[in-house]
Amino acid sequence: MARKRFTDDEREQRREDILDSAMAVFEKHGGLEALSFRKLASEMGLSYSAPYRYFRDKDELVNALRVRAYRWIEAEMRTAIEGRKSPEAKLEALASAYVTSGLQRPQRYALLFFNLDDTDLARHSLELRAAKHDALDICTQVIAEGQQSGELPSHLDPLTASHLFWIGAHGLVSLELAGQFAMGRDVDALIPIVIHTLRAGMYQETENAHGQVRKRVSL
Amino acid sequence: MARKRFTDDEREQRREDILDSAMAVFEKHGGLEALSFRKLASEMGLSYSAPYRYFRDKDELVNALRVRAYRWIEAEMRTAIEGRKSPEAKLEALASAYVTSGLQRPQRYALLFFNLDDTDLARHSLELRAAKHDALDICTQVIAEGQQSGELPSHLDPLTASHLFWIGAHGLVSLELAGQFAMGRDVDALIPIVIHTLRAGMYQETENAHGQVRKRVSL
DNA sequence: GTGTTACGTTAACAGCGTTAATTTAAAGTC
DNA sequence: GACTTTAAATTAACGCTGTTAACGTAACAC
Repeated sequence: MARKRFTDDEREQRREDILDSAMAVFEKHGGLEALSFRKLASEMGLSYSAPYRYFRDKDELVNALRVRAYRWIEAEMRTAIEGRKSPEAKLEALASAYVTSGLQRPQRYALLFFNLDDTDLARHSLELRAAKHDALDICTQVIAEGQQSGELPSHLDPLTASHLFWIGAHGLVSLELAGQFAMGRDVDALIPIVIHTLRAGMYQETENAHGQVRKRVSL
Repeated sequence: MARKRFTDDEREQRREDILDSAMAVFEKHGGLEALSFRKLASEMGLSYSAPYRYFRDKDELVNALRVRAYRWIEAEMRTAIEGRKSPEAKLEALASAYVTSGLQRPQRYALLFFNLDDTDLARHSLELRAAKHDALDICTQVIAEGQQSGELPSHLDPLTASHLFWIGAHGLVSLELAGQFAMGRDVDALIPIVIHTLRAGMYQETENAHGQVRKRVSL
């Protein structure tokens, strides 16, 4: 059949449907290899090359899934800080939300950092970069506001500090998901330790560490 | 042809040759998908199914590659602490060696944490577990010795402390390799900050962080 | 010599991503 | 209404992959 002439909304809806289905398949059977255009199409009652009308190739579809995953984690973090007052409470809520989100949705989280077969970051689309930035920017903003109000120390610029937070949170989630703590380690017990370590890092002079530390403010 | 009856050493050597070739191919063109049995075999002048006489399937070969990668990073860390006296100097050398190793050999490092398509950790062979443990154990040992001599604080058990170090080091390498800092961030500047943050975490009481912290000593 | 064993090859199957050619039904134009 | 245009969807086909089964063949054990 050939239904022809979708309205723009309908076409967008089809695209979303494909993405929904793709995310479901991907999260059910982990791994990008299990996510095939052919299986996807047949699951939606379409022919095996139908998705190519909506995504140039598999990379583009995966890229769109990554954008979704970032938007999801961004949303999780935003709701986590709702109602919190102090910057410290917000940061703790952010870290906790990030970690628990990642642990509860392993496949979706892994999508963001694992399976990065593309050696070329060129295809990291602008959309993906924006989504990534928006998620991290929540943390950067909280730190910047905390520093301006004097509630947080400011010997690290906000971007560096948020990177530090990200390193800790992602390191914890990533190692757990990779099965590195599988041998009896209680991951929940590590969360407060990491959070506290990060806080300790923010509250100490960094020049003691390695002589001198260059700072950057750019994004 | 059929040369038959390799000695055990010869057979082992063939296996090693295949692994050498596989690692070379993998590190040249990144990604596990680029590493195919067929291409591998033809590169070695063998027929396309010859590798199956030495590896049950692709997963087993990749697993062997992972073991190699762990042994490599373990060796890098061991040479890094040679000659260092104080536990602090050793820890700093360990963290630095881990990070720079990962950054200099992205594919090999990614092999350990990315591309983990196996949802089942069951196939994480005992050999892989052992290799992983041996690498991390360097750090655990250094911390344990430092605590026994009183040169390092001991409010965290050695395993937890080494996990903390690993989280920081891996978080940094992992995010950089995933291209998260690509937009102008100077990663080298982050290394001492992370190291210092980790040290700060070790030197502070953890009960302030989240009420109470459970500790574990198991491996 | 005979039989067994292990190395290696070829044939074959199913699945994949991808492209090109083709159908088919709706919309636009006169 | 008749005609062309356009886009959704399908089918055929190519080359690649992992994997298994059947087969050949040389070296060893007896």
